[in-house]
Amino acid sequence: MSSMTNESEDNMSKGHQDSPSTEETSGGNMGGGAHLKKGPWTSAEDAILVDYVNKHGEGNWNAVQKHSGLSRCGKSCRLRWANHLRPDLKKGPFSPEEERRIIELHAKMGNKWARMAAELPGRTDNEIKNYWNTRIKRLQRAGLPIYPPEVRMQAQNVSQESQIIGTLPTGDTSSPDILKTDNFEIPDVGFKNLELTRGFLSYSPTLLDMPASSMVKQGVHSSYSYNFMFPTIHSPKRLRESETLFPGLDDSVSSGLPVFHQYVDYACENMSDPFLSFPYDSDINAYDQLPLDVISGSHALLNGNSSSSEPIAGALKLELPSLQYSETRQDSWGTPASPLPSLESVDTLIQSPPTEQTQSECLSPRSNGLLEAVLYESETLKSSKKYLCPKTWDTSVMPGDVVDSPPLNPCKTEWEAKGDPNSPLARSASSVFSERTPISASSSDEPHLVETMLGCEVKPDMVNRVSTQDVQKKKIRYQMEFSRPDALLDLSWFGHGNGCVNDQSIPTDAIAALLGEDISSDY
DNA sequence: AATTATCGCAACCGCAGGAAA
DNA sequence: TTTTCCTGCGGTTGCGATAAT
Repeated sequence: MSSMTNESEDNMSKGHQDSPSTEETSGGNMGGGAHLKKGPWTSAEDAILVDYVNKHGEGNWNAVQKHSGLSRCGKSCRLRWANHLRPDLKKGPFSPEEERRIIELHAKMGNKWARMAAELPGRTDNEIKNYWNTRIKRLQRAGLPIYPPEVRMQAQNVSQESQIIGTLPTGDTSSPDILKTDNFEIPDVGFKNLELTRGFLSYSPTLLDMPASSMVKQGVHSSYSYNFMFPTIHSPKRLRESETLFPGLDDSVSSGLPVFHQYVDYACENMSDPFLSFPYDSDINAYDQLPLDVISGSHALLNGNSSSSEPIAGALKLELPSLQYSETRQDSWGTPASPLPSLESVDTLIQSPPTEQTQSECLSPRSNGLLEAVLYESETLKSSKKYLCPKTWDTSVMPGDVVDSPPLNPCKTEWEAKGDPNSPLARSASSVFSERTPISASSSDEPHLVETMLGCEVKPDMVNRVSTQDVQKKKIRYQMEFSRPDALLDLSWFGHGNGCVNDQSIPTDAIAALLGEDISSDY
């Protein structure tokens, strides 16, 4: 929006601390103790800097202050020049092509803004970074995966292949990084995998494993595990919006994912099921389970903040940037433990919007192009300022309906629709941690849960608990998360067709009660 | 119309790597 | 070889603008 771009001219007066008096610079390398101005640049300062650069060329930024009289540190001068004054800068919003390129590059490089900028003439790393972070925020808020489902699917396929091949290395759960960090960084693996292929697949495993061991280990010690979870704080409003279940599922989608098959089918077949919403959430888990997801989603997210920087699988940093995404539930992915359909689900359902992943995945019908998908997404977001009502979809879109929308449409809608003010972002790791701490305590339940989940018996339990109080809900959620086995399990949980769900017979009412809302009404 | 929440951008901060002394 | 300085990078913060309530 508005920007301070030109602000330099007028904004001196604006807030920022532009008071010259302001301190000296930061720590940097500024050498002298002169008072260095901070805050927005004025047009006069810009002129001085431009003049200086024209005469002396770029570089030697610390000399600028000395020779030009500018009360700005070298760092600041360099930034100003690089981000705003360089003659070759391309101003204005990113074009669709640029956006596409950014997504593509991010998939390849992760948060390597400078490198990405090098690939985009006229664009700065800061611009790209801001663009990306903004995008991620939106998605996070919406509870959507950063990368479109399609993308994940593809990635999934790739990873699966690798698994089959036996290339998957064992994840190193105890990776130092992981363990030591509170933050969960989502690696950029997703795309990487896609492009890089198997070599990187290893990456997924790692992530997967994390949950199991890392989470548990860290459980009490750190908030790390929490990061995996979806933040899930969703306003009621969101809930509604998100209720969409599997709007336009398309079989094609499933084709890519063997693992998901059941799930997909289920979704398609049962869209009408009131209970869908529940499963829906669970998807998330399933979703998470996908390596890509983990990767992709995380990537972005974390990237978002997360910095995932290494394109390659190898680098899996787990940092939890401010943008922690729950998407990452990588744990689910490799972990044998978590079947949980959604544990979060419960909670999620209650508090949060439907899950992103699930939806998206399911939604993404025929998409095939990774980039296309991504792009699509980005565009969607753009246009989405007006959130569409998911409701539309929720109710109206049923498996059979799906339809004629462009491949990604469904996703798109959801994508946008899910904006949630209460998103994960808002949650701090610590808070989450505290919230979940109890889990560890209940860890004992994990085994049990896992089994149950698999056996489809979980549901009842869940239901009961759910119907109880929030505390219990949380508890369940925690348990579930920790216990969740893997995606497959989740799928099974849903059961094919009439599967477990029915068997479990989780009362729709109960769910509705849980959600406290519209589920029933929607259906 | 006023207030609050959210968005997007520019700038700052700290760290790391490389070069020079 | 070690120390210091400079540059660049990525993450974070702060602020104005805008949208929503």
